Amino acid sequence: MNYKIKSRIWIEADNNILLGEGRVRLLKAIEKTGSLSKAAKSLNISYKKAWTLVDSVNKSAKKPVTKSNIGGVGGGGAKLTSYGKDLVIFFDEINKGCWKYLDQELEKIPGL
Amino acid sequence: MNYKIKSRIWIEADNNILLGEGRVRLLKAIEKTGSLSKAAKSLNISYKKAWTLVDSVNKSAKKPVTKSNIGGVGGGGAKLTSYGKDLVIFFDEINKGCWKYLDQELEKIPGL
DNA sequence: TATCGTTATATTCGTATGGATATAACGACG
DNA sequence: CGTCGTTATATCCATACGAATATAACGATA
Repeated sequence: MNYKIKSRIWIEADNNILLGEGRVRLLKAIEKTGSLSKAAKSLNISYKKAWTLVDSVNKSAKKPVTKSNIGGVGGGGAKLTSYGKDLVIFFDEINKGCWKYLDQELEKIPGL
Repeated sequence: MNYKIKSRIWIEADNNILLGEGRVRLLKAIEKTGSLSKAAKSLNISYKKAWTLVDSVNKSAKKPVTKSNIGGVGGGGAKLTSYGKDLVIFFDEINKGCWKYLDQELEKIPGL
């Protein structure tokens, strides 16, 4: 039997979730596709879920994380603000560091 | 707005969860009360949920984590094996270390 | 052998979560 | 001004999960 240690981390602002792994994954997909609906498709989640998540992120953040346009050529779109891009980068770094720490610690358990 | 970083960690053995925060909380309650039903009550979870969790823990572990007696004086009871006690201790240490790491990292984010 | 409180398990039911669906509003552009 | 694909939202439904409930099995003890 081969044991693995896993984790989920998230950042809360008074009981509202600002960022978590799913939200960051979604923000990255928005950055890549330039659209919330395309991002949702690429992650195989419903548009509704994606929209709800982004809405919640923006409501929990001090400054806007995404900027969306309705109408116009191509129907509109969504992209990350520079603040949003920074948040994604910081979150990813913390998350990777966390995984590294946990893997190290798991090794230390004798006879697991 | 005051941001907090939170986490959940768990240990898996080929897609089965061995330990997580809830399971460890339950194991501690078993250790304290000497009974699965009392442990469930003390944590405000149903006996069924507690039983399912403990069953899953034991099925995922190499060696028994709890030892239960059916019948006899007091109806029986459950307690942790020494292996189970060790697991709880290791898990707690890793978890605390993880929290500490995350809190440190959150401080480093400028302008959050 | 009757009692007792526990483990061990099945079954039913309510609820909450997400998925699917529908639709209004929008604005650039031809 | 019609078209287009998107954002933004509401509504309905299925499915999964936990809560509640019921009950059999058990063994030490009086």
